[in-house]
Amino acid sequence: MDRPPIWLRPERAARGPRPAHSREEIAAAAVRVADAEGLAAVSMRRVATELGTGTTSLYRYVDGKDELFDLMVDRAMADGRPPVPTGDWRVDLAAVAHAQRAIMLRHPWLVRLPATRPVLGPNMLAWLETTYAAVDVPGLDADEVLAQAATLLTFVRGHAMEELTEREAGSTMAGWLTKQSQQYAEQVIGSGDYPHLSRMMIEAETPHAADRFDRLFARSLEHVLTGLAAGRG
Amino acid sequence: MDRPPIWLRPERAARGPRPAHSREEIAAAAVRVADAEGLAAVSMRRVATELGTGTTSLYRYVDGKDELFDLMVDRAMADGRPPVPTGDWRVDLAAVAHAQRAIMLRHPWLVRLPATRPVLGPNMLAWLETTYAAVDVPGLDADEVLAQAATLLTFVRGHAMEELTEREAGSTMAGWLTKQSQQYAEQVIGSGDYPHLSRMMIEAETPHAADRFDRLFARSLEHVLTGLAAGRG
DNA sequence: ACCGTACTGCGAACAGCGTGCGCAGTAAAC
DNA sequence: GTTTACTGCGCACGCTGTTCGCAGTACGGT
Repeated sequence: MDRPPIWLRPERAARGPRPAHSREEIAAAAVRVADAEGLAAVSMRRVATELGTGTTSLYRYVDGKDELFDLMVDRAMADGRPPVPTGDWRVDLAAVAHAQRAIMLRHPWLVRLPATRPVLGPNMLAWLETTYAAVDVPGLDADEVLAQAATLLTFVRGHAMEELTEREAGSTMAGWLTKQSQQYAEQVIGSGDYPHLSRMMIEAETPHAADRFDRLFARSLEHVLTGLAAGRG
Repeated sequence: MDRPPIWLRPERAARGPRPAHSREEIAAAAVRVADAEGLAAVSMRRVATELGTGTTSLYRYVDGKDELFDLMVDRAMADGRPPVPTGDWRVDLAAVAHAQRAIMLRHPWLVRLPATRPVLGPNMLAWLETTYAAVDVPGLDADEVLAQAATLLTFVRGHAMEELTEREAGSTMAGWLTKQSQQYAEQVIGSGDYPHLSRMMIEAETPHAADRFDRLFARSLEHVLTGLAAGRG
């Protein structure tokens, strides 16, 4: 029957009894489960139980599990507020990047979500607006603005993804290899086919500071911002 | 019982009957299904059926579905060969980026995979080696090499992700909003709270060339590479 | 040549999943 | 007060990943 997106449907219908729960409440419950037990623990049954309601009652609020995910994403985006603009695009974009990263680190499931479609809830819109505002200057065509914003947000998301993967695996991409199996690592190094990879693996065994990811992110972010600067007037 | 990673386990055991299938065969079957019908269609039963074998026989080859995914990823990475180095890091990195993007566009499910852990099959290793080789120069410390390689690969993956999302949704992130519901778009624009977003939405309605994504990627990639150049000697 | 052993293939079964359907109850509109 | 459009939700269906145990098979050691 092709319902309109959830952001357009009124929360309370014109007729009938008042719904027992709000979207806020539902999103909060789902986020709580995901934060505590991971994305896999977020099932319709589980969220319904969390709300003290019947399983299929959830479908009165949400068109399916995908829409539940939409609610979760938008809810998570309200976890930090977009930074207030300073007028310096570089400072503003860096602030957006750091704030976005913080949100994703606080909600690791965010970055694992299928993301088969854009989520356009009010909180997400606020982030987009702030990002576009930081990038946008007179004389820059819309395509370039979209490209620059996408480059930044895409980088943040990708970096958070890799960071979380490494955190959960307990080591660097290369270090993981070593840890996973000394034998495999030796085989890779010993084969002589991967000289540069071998160098990374060996140096990755060195213990790293606790703030390693923070510094790595800051450094890479500078690279990206420098790159974006080249595309501006 | 904590088995070693699949890349270390011999394909053929020392004792017992010869396995009826190879990993290649299994990976190929799974990839075929994913390419044709999407990631959701890839179930243990489906892949087993595709191979003409019993469902649970698959577990003789693979520790669980995650490992099946690992096989799929590594198999997809063999779909294009890493470019041969020219000695010019910028050219080489651009080649890696374009080749990786091509692979991801050919196998859209790649970028939707959970990616809860690094995949370190032989083909993936070859890509990593090539990427590190392009970035690596004497005098650059390993952390910087890892950072630059991660920045590039992360960007490519993120861009492909967004591109695929937009392709499937049939429009730009902003355009999607408009298409999804004229009413919502008008509400957003009319609210006056999102001036820059509104500008993007309006200009996104303009029809774009078929190669829009290609040009967008090329442009953004230049930005990133320029940024990386700043971190080198 | 033969036995023990370690494997392979796989049917049955289980718990859990997303979700469509239909019915009883309720609040607002007329 | 009647009609109407909603809400809550138990039931049921088909599907999922995965465990278990059993029959059959090929190799290693003797």
